[in-house]
Amino acid sequence: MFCVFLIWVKMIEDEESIEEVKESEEELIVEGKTIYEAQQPQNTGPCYLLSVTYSGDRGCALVKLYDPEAKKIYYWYDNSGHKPYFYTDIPIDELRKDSRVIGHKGFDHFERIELYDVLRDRKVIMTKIVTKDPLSVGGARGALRDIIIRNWESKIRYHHCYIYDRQLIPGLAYRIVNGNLVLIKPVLPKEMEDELIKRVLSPEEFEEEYVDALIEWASILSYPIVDIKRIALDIEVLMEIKNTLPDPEEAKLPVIAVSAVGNDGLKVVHVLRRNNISEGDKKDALNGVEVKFYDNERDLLMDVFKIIASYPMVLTFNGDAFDLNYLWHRAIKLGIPKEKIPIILTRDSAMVVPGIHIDLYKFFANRAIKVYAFGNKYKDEDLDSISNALLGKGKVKIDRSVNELSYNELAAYCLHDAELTLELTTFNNNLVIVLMLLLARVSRLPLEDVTRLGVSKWVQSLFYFEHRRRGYLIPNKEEIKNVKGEATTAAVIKGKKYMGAKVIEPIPGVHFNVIVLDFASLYPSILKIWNLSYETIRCPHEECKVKRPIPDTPHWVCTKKRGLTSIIIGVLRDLRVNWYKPKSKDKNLSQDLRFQFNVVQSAMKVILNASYGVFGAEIFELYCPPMAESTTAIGRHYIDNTMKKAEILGLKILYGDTDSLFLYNPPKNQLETLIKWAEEELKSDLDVDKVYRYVSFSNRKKNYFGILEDGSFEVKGLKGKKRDTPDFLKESFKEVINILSQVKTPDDFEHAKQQLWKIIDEQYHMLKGRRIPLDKLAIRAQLGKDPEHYDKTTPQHVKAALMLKKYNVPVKKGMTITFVKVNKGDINVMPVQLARIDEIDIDKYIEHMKTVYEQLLDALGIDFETLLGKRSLEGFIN
DNA sequence: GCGGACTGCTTACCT
DNA sequence: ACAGGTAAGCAGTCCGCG
Repeated sequence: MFCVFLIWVKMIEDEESIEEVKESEEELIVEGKTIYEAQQPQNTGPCYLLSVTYSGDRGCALVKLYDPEAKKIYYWYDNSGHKPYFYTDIPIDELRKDSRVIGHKGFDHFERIELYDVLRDRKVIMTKIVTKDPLSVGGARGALRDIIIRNWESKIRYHHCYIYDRQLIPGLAYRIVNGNLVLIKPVLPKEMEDELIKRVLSPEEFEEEYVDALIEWASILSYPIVDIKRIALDIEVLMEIKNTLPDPEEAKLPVIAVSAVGNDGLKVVHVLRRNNISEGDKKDALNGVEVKFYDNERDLLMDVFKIIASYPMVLTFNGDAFDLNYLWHRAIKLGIPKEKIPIILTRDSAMVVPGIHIDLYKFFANRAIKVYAFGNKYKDEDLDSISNALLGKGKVKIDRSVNELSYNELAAYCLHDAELTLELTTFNNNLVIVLMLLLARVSRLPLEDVTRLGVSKWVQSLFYFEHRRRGYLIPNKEEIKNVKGEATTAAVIKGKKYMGAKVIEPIPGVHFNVIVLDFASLYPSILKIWNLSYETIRCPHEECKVKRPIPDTPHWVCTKKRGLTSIIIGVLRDLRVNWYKPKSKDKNLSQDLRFQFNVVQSAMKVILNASYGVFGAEIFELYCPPMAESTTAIGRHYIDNTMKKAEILGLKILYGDTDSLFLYNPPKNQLETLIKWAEEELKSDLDVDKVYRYVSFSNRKKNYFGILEDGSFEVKGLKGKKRDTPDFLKESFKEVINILSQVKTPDDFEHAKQQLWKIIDEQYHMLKGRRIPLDKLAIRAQLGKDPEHYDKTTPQHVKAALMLKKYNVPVKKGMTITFVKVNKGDINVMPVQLARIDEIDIDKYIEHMKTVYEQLLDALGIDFETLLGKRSLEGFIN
């Protein structure tokens, strides 16, 4: 049974009768693969749309549906004759004379289509060039879009095109009724609709279009969510060279173990028998686990393939680049026929048949997911770091290569990785799966795509969907640039395209009773209130130039038509701020329900936070610098005016960054007046975000710490918590913060200062006496590129990486290098593995200490040197 | 030829 | 392959020093 998500959405079903789905036992070849499970029934109950792909076999779209009753994947093929196409503005008559078009083997026919040109606010007649297959539009040599240069919408992948034209929403439930795909419509009960409108909208927003969009989005986001039967896989391969990941394309050496762990309880490890490998001690981890031994690798792989083919969802960690890739090439090498391998490799991913494959590495490495959904809890993107941060447990540590492990050790090791992989999707009530499904709904992308693509593609997909729904022609990137032009403001940072947010100079010192005000979702609010969108900024109407100029820019915005971005992002923002977020904290609701509201609001957060940025990103198809710079210009305008108003009210501003103001002990009245003013004048929600017992600023921006009312503390931007600070400093820094968090009144500070001094002094002497172990002195820094590609300078971590390379340790982009600073002739840096304690450059570490503590001490009015000077005798002796 | 002032590159953070 | 703004450390360069 599917789990009912938010109970108030009803699923309205059609009345038609449902025939029993016939089970088929025989093996079928579908899409060039032997399949055991997938069926193409004429009628089904509610099934969730997970994916759409292109069927090469039948030359049409193929929809993959998940039946939560049978826990199976069904295939549904397009039955409407939908075909690939693109547009040109060349009239049909003219095209008919072009033999390269008419004579093209993939050409099907022309259609004359009227569309709406959003950039020029007028109708436009286009020619639709319909082809027999997607490659004839683009991709193959001599494709039609390369012949007809003046083209539109030719770069949209066909399976996405199908979703947009049919207005399909991945993640919602459909039924197959007499061979047709029918949406089970989400419908809000009337009383819910009323509450929603009352709580989310202010009266002047009651324009029909906005209300409709609000209701529609609420129905989609609160639609029931399904739990999906799934299996996590992990493989171990015999290693040729120590520390080197075997090349999957070569697949030289055998697969020695494959584990599979399902959320249906299946736990199995397939192990290949080899010479001279001992059984090993029995492992507790293997209790209740089936360990199957094989003498023949081919048999092992065939059994693994049967498992892959029998699950609707397959999970891996880095399976696109490694596990599934290796399995495929290895199987081919062993002479297994292609149709028996339920894996399809594409340029940079691996798909499975008949289900879908999710590579968790790609999902968790997505910056937006990492930062906004998981609050930067994991720093590195490997299975060990992610599971440590999210599950509280890491990988099994092994001290030898997998080649040398006993069978029991190997099986336990391999099993554990698959268990972690599965658990990353099951922890917290299937949080991750729910998140993925919600993101698929919002972006309108197949689950396989939404988990592999970045935010710019999510937003692009959602916008394309909305263009198609409204009959808008999707403009080309060049065209937007020609009509709207470039940015006009000068960035503060060299090399950036336009001016961004404003940061207010902090007032150094310790401040008690501080209140932080911030604008709720500032940029999305601005997009909504100011009607910003790529098509409405610098619109073609003369009167708008005068009527609605954008402050501090030469731009203006349309007063005649609602912008797409304004409406979509506006509705999502309003729903998050006024509905999902408050509901997620509503103590009257059950914990379960609150949790579900919370997942929705965090999925929306991911999208909303990116919604402004993509318009300033060149890679985004609707790239529009004037729109992006208008957003930040209005943001600065808001902060400036709010500061002015606050000063008039006599409030003392201590600091502010982008959308926030830190106020010193503001009287309630004035605070309320300010909030009310923002609501009336700026049409924006200014909220009390935090109340600090005290905040401590140095003279540095983006750099402070504060103790909240409940005694918990927040540390922002301080060197002491950054990744490139050595552990010995991170640890003592934490101690110091802990001491400071005990401070309740200004008088408590004297005592705290004493303790603080003791810690710093002790550490100083430990350092001078070389009594701090090497690994605590190690500095970690990530390689932004492969070490050979640093041509401008050679930073220290790169020097260390190059030294490691000489010892045949593989170093490449993305890896974290651990090194220490030494004083050894010309050499001033070494990988921690190669250094000795007596080679350490103590003075450099004293400098580190100084920066870490100065950021704190500046605020307390203490000088680091003076602090150490109290024990200056020691200093002279050393 | 050397050291200080400067710029630029790089990483990690904040909003 | 979402944005810009800030801090810090080091590499490399320029310039003045009779």
